[in-house]
Amino acid sequence: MKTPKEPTEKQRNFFEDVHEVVRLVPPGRVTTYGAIAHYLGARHGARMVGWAMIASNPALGLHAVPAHRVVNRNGLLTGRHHFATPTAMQEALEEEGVRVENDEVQEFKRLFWDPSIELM
DNA sequence: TGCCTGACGGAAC
DNA sequence: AGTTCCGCCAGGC
Repeated sequence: MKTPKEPTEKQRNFFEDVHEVVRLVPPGRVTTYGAIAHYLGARHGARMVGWAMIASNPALGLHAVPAHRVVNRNGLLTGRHHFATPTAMQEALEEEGVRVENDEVQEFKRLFWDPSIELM
């Protein structure tokens, strides 16, 4: 039995850390996978942050995680296909006043919320 | 068992 | 300044 379907404790902690940070992102603001990774110590790639996000999605009980506020470093909605509908992410953002055009957050630089700065 | 891919990012060219 | 390559680590086939 070496195939743990359940995440290891270490991974679970990682998930929770990521989710916790995402929950702290204020409405109308956005952050990035890399920023979160950096805030948590950058020990793992930003890719792992995205991976952690997937782990939050399905549970759905965890909907408290505003995943739509996390985009990639270019302000692109790279994770939109993981939402219920391809447009759900953009709609959620626009509902908070974030303008999105062509899958790209407008004024991304101004709306960017960096946990390692805001949360210190 | 091994190769490819991926909610990424930064360095190299 | 735009494009390509490589590293990160886990999962799928």
